[in-house]
Amino acid sequence: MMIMEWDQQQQQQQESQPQNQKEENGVMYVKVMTDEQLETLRKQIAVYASICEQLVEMHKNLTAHQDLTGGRLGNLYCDPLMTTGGHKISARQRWTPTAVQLQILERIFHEGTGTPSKQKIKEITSELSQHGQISETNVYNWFQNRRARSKRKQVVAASSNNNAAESEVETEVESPKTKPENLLASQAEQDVCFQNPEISSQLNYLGGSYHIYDQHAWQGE
Amino acid sequence: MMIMEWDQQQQQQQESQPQNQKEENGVMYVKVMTDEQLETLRKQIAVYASICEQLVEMHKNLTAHQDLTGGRLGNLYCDPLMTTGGHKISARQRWTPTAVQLQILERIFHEGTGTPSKQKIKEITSELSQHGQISETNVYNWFQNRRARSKRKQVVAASSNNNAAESEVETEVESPKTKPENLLASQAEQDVCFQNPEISSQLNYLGGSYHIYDQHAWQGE
DNA sequence: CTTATATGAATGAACG
DNA sequence: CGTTCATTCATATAAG
Repeated sequence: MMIMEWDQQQQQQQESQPQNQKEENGVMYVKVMTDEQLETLRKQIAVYASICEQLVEMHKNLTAHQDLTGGRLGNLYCDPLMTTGGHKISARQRWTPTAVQLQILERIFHEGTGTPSKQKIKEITSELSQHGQISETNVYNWFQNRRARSKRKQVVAASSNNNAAESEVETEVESPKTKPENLLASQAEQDVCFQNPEISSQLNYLGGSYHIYDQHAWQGE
Repeated sequence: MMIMEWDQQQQQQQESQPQNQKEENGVMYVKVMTDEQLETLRKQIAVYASICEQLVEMHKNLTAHQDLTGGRLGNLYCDPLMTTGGHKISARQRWTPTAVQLQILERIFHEGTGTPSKQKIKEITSELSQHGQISETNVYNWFQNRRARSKRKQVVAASSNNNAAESEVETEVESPKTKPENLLASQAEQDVCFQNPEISSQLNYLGGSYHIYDQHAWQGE
C-alpha cells in the first residue's frame, strides 16, 4: 500500500514531472521523498524482515521433525548410526513431500482435473523435482491417496449423522486442510523455486539489513 | 546488505554531506539514488514479499494438521481452564478411550475378525458412543494401531530371540527396539511463542504491496 | 523442568 | 479405485 504509493510517486518524478529535476555539474538532482515517506519505506522493509525471520523460525520449529532437519536433505539420508553394526539398511524408504511440493500438489489437486493422466503425472513430477527428490510413483500414489481419503471422509461424514447427537461440523469433507490456501497462493506458483538453498540465499542476500530499525516501536512491543 | 548500504548513503545525504542538497523556491533538492539503486531496493522488498508469501504458505500447510486435522473430533475438552495469558484454544485434543471403551475394543479385537469392516466399525462406534464421545475414525485408527503394534511385538520378539550381535543377519528393517532417534524430538515444544495474531496483523499491514514487481525477472526465471 | 514411553492420528506405499 | 499395511508424527502421560 504505502510502497505502491511511493512507487507511483517515484514514477511521476522520473517521467511525468521534469520540473522537479535539476542538473548541476553533471549531477542530477530531483525532489525526493520526504523523511516521513522514507521512514515509511524503511518500516516496510523492516516489517518484511521481521516477518520473514519469525516465519523462518516457525517453519524451522515446525519442520524440525521432518524433512528440513538441520538443513539436510529430507529424503534418502544416511544416518550415522550405521556404524554400529556396519549395516546400511536404514535408508529411509518412504518419500516425504516437501512443504513446497505439498503446496503445489494440493493446488493441482484442487484446480480442476481430478484425473492425473500419465502425461500430467510426468509434468508434475518434473515440476516438483525442482523442489526435492521425487518420482512419478510418488506423485501417482499421492493423488491416489488424496482422492481416496477425501472420498472416505465424505462417506464417514455422511454416515455419522446417524447416531451422533450433536450437530457436528463434519461436513468439511476435504476442505479443511486446503481451504485457507488460495488467499495468496494464486500467484507465486511453481516458478518461485524456493527450496532451502534458495530461501537461504535470498535471506542471506537480505540478511542483516533490518536490525537498524529495531529501536523503533512499530513492532508493537 | 544492499539496503543497509543505501541506508547509510541516505544518512550521509541527510546529515554529513549537505553539498548534495539544494534549496530552490522552497523546495529541497537532494542527490538521490540512481535508478539502479532504486531498482535494487525494489527488488529487496519484492524478495521479502515473495519469501513471506512462500513462508506463509508453508506455515499454513504445516500447521493445517494441528489446527484443522482433528477439527471436528468429538471429544473437545470444552473445559476452558487455560493457564494465565490467554493461550490459544487449539482444540487439538486427541481422543482417549475410556476404560469401558477400551475393554470393549480389546474384547472385539480378540474375539475373531481381525478385519473390522466399515459396517462393523459403525456398529462398534455406535456401541461405544454410549460410553463416551467417539467417532468412527477413532475406532478405525484404534484397530489399525492395535493390529500393527501387536504384530510388531511379535516381530521384535522373534528377531530378538534368534540373532546374536555378531552374525548380523539382515534383521528385517533395522531393529526398532534400539533406535535412539529422539535427537531432535525434544526441543521445539513450548518455546514457540509467536502465534498467528502478530503475524497476521503485520501481514495485513503489508498486504498487496508487492505485486507491482511481478513483471521483473529477478526471481530467477 | 526434562526425558522417556504409550498411543491416537496421518500418510506413503502396496495389495486385490 | 477402494482397502489395508507399515511407518512416522505428535501429544498425553509417566518417570527421573
